[in-house]
Parts: sequence; C-alpha cells; structure tokens
Amino acid sequence: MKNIDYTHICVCANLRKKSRVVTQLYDKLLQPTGLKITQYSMLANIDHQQSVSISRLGEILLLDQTTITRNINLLKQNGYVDLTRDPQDARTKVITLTKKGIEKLNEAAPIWQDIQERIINDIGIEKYEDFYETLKTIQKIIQSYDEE
Amino acid sequence: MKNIDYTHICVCANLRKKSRVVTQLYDKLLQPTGLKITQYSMLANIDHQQSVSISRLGEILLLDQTTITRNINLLKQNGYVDLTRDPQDARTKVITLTKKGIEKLNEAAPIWQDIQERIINDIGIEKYEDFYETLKTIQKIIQSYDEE
DNA sequence: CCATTATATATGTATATGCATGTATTTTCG
DNA sequence: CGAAAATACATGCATATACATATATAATGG
Repeated sequence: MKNIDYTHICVCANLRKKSRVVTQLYDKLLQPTGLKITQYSMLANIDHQQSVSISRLGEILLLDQTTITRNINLLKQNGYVDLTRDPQDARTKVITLTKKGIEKLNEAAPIWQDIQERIINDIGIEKYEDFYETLKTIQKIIQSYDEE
Repeated sequence: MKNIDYTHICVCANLRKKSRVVTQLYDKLLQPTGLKITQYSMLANIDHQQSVSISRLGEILLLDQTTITRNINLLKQNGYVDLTRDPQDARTKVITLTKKGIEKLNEAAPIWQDIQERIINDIGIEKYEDFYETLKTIQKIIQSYDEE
C-alpha cells in the first residue's frame, strides 16, 4: 500500500479528467443516434419537466442561462424541441419536446440505459452509492462557500 | 432514508455537473492570477515533467493532442511556456516553462493549495480517499471497455 | 535506398461552457 | 401611475474539448 498524498493531486483537474473519459464513452456509444450525452441529457430533462423555461433549466442543470440558450438552439435546429412564448410572461420562453424529439429520446434511451447499468454494476452498487453521495456533498460544500 | 434509484440519474451528466461546479470555484478563486484551473493544471504538469512533448502531455492528461496544441498555444501567447524542436526528432515539440511561467505558477500555487485543503477537509479525508479511488476505478473500467 | 507505414503536430469544424453586456419585459415602490 | 430595479433571454467574446483530416518527419521492410 503506497501512501498517496491526495492533496497534491488537483481535485478539480482530476474530476475534469474523469469527466472527459466518461463523456467519451457515452458519446461514442450514443453516436448511432447522432446525440451527444449533453444533448441526450438535456432532452431527458425537458421530457421530465414536460415544459420548462430556459433559465429554469439552467437552474436545474447548473448551467449558465447563456449556455442553455445556445444548446437549446441546437436542439431546435435539429427539430427536437419547440420554443414558445409564455402567455403569462412575454420575457419567458417555454421549451417542449417535439414529436421528433420524443422519438429521438426513445431511440437513445436503451443505449443510455445499457451504459448506465454496465458502468454502475462494474463500479459496484455499494461503491457507486457512496460515490454519488460524495458528489452531492461536494456540490453542497461549494454552494455553501458561495453564500459567504 | 429515501431509496434513490441511482440508475435513473445519468452517471455522465451528473459527473459533468459536479465538474462544472468545482471548476467554477477554482476559476473564481484563481481569477486574481489570470489563470483558469485548466491552465494552472497544465502549467503544473509541465513543471512536474520539466519538459514534455505535446502528445506525451496529452497521454498524461487524457486530452486529445489537438486540445493540447491549442491550450499550449494560449500559454505560449501569454509567455508562460516555450516550444522548442526536439533535436532528436524534428516532428516533436518540447514544452518547457519560461521564467514568467514559473513565476505565475508560484503565484497561483498558494491559492490552489488553499482550495485543495479546504475542499478535501470539508469532504473529510476518509471519504475523499474513497472518492478518489472510485474515480480511478471508473477510469480503469472505461479504459477496459476500449480494449475490447 | 526507397516506398510504405507510423508518428507528431496543426487546422478546419463543431459542441460545450462562462462572463460581460445588451435588450425586452415585468415588478416594485415612491 | 411612472421611474428604478429586477428578471428573462440573446449576443459578443473567450476558453476547453474532440474528431476528421492534412502535413511533416521518422521508422521499417523489401
């Protein structure tokens, strides 16, 4: 057992690195659908919310509003989502899935599900739950800094 | 205790989300130095290797060679690194830190160290070690898929 | 030694992402 | 009510990232 000094390895850079590795796996396997995991994830979230505004989606995904605007525009160009004005508030745009978007989501879902199950099983459910909880803790810790 | 079905939450999207949150903290605190964590991390790696080629750095950081080329060019424009031809191999470019790069790294290091210690302590050393190991496991799992 | 193959880097193109800022609309408050 | 503040979205600019591909150089095999 080597005694690693974890503090010498950048928490952020390490997380980003693993993030890239995981992203490439998802993207590669989703490739037949033409979706990237970022796009799949956004479609899945819209589907889950049924209809959601740009800024609200940003809050959920912790993405800047401007990022949502652009990413959603890509999905719109592909015909996967519709943008409509909120009748109650002319500033707000409401995002919904189109029929084509729902179909694309359904097409990609089984592939996504397979990767999920495979990777979680390989990590081991127990370990993955701990991992998941620590990720959640990290987010909370950082958000608590912001409130200072 | 609510029984969450972890398989319904995208491993990749979740990891990317936390990655963003952590990155924003590091970037915010590093801002006085003008470095982003990606840049700091790259400088620190070059420093650690003393001198390294573009593709070798890509292997270490698991970044595409083209990404290294571009990111290094930014660091070069800022005068933090030098690129020289490898006398043994005219294809290869050798990256080294300039004096200015070393100074910048030294300027940023204490800030980086503070974030590191703070965040790892807040997570808790024990938990963080488990977390770190699981991240490593995930990388290995995914790399094992690629060999198939 | 030369042709083929492999390797190292660069470039074109595209998505993802954030910050600063601009514009339009709504809300608040004197 | 009307001006100021807040909110929602869009745009300009910049970095990070990957894939496909081009270019230059080295290595290899006949």
